[in-house]
Amino acid sequence: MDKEQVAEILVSIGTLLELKGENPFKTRAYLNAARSLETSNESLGRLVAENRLGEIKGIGEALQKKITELVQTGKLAYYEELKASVPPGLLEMLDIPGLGPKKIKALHDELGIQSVEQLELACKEDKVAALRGFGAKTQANLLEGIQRRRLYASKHLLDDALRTAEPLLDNLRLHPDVIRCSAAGSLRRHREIIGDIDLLVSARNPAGIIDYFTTQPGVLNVLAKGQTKASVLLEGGIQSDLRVVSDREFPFALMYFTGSKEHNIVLRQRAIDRGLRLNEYGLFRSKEETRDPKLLVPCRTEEDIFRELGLHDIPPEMREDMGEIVLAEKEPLPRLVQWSDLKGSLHNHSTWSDGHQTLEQIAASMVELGLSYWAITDHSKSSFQANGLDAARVRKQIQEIRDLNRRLADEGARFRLFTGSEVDILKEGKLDFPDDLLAELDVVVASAHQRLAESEAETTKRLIRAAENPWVHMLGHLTGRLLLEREPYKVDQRAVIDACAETGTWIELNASPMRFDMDWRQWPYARSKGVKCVINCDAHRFEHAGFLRLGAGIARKGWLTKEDVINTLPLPKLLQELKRKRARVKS
DNA sequence: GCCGTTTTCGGCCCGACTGTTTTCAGTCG
Repeated sequence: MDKEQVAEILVSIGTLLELKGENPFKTRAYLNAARSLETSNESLGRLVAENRLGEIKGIGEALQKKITELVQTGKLAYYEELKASVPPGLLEMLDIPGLGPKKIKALHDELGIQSVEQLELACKEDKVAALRGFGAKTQANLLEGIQRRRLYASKHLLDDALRTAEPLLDNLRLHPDVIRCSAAGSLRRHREIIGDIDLLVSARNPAGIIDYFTTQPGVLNVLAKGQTKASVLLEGGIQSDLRVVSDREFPFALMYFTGSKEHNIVLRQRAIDRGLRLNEYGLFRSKEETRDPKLLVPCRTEEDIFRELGLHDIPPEMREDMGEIVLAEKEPLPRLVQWSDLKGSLHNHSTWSDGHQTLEQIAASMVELGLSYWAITDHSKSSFQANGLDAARVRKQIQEIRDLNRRLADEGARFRLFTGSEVDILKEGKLDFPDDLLAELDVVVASAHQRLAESEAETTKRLIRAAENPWVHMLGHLTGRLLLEREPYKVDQRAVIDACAETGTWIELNASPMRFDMDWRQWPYARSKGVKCVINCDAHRFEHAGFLRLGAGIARKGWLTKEDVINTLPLPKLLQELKRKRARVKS
């Protein structure tokens, strides 16, 4: 059992203890131990073998024993007993906003509630409102939370859908009868939220492919199975639909099933205007709906179809009927940013606040990934929950990063770790650090984490004031949304974009798959105002560097080119850009 | 459950907000 797995079990013990109403400090001790274990540089196997676990801060006698048992036997009796003593439905209830361990315990103790379903029923029967510490409002909020959860249940984050789809696609490609193969639908368009995974294949023997698909690993349930299409339910609750067509039909079907529906409607109308007929089977020289191959306009690729309709090629990410068709009439569309254009991320965390890796570990992995730079922008002091840094710790971190950069340079690495801060935007737009401290940092991201329920006018004013600060390079996650979890806070995004244009402030495209914030729909406007985008990982673990790829996909939906994205710049150019706003205000 | 020139008990991360209360508990970031 490796460090990550052990840490995961410690965290889950912490959660279970919370639900049992244990001493909160004991609970926290488990979470602390999980964190410090993850961040230690030493191999877990060796620490156990040499009986040195206790040297890690946060691991005492009791935890040393438990971790040793886990590593040596792969199991922990204490954990198994604990799990058995807590109904699994209680853990699920933690997902409902407004419900924490105390309230869940009260519901369980007073009303015998053990699951979300039982809670919903109790709310409807008006039993919850009568409980001490609860009330009508709480009951209504819980009910709403449960219903929203259900609404979201059939929706999935892009990241989850991609990770589920990729092995399926790989396996389909390996099948000898498969000629061409692609994801379609919202997944291919790189939408932030995915309903189901649409796959398209052209093949010689459709029936064989359908059988092969419905017996793939990860298929829980076959929902439908016919000659040319099948639907399955996959592990993780995502549904996937496969369509099998002939290779001649492939580009037409790919275009049709990629959508969006609105985009397709405009294309079909365009075909009709030209005396043609477009559907999932082909583009036909006909005024009526037909599938007659004699009338087919031969097209080998989607690009061919676009050309027949008098259009330049439109990348899937742009097919949202947001004006892309008008644009593609005149000239080739701009070359959109690609994830391989990105040279680093300017908003990330380390163990100094709530990240999971040390500065050394982060630098080493980013060098290995071949990135040119990486900013450490840990939280500022008001983000207590995230172990935010005060001024003294910031200055200490600056020193440490400078030393680390010197060592890296000595080793010949062409890489730079930037100093920085994700500084909290406080009441009325005041920042959590004074200007003189911000001025010492390479990179300053200003983000709102508090007072998120303020009025639209208040929040807008706050963000604008933050943008006006000469030392702030960019605004982080503009609306604070958590996809499928939390609505964005109310803010006039256009007004904030205007202020950023005015002050030369960049706006982040937070590439965390839970955020993708600022929303891609706003980027064409920002771009028209000359506001630059920064695609940031907001990494809390080094594997989050992979978010760059997702972020680039979302940026493409916002029509952004390489030139619009600051972190496509090589290091020397980026250094110049980091000085630009500051110089402008000083002069 | 951890930690300690406050060494074997008594602390341990703060503050805003919400909805419940009638002075505060629970949740969240």
